[in-house]
Amino acid sequence: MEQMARTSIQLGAAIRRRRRILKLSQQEVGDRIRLRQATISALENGMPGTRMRTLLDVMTALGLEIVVRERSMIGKDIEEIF
Amino acid sequence: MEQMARTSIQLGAAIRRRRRILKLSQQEVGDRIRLRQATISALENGMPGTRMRTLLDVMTALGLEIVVRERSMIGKDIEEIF
DNA sequence: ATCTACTATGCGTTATAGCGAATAAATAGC
DNA sequence: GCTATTTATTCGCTATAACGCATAGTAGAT
Repeated sequence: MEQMARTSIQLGAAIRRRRRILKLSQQEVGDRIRLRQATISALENGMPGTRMRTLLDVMTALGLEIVVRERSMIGKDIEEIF
Repeated sequence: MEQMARTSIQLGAAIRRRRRILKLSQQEVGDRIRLRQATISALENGMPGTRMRTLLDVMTALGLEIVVRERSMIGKDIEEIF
């Protein structure tokens, strides 16, 4: 499943969804990469000041990666327009 | 063109490529979003402490967006393995 | 070689993420 | 309901991004 994200809120939501799919707690994710549960919480809630390192470390822990693409796409689905 | 990025270095490189395509200077990008040229420089050079807000603001200024996806893919090209 | 434009780096300051530790609040199971 | 787990939030502290400002490279063009 691919998740578009233009804001830190959307980014956090995508991460939370993935974590839930993997049935991990914020604490468990944090333990793996030496970040506090509170830090994972902040990231998932879209704190925009979160550092890139934190974002990328969590994504790695969750088996996620980023794709950078141009914004032009109108999505595969007509739904996305509305 | 889609650019996979798992590290801040790759993220910075993708941004720099895009900026060059648009023929903008770091200064011009910075002016649009009230960030210093030095800050754009740091981002493009992959400073991992760069804040998410900075990353996303620059991406917006460059007409880019992020897609979050699972890491499983073995790429469309056999090349990517090596 | 010089001029121009751009990018990288330095310094002192300010703002804030992440820290440990704890606790409060919310959610899930029974 | 109650209990256990999970998540959100607070405090004081430390580390560091981003700031303004400046300057030192670096690359290109003539």
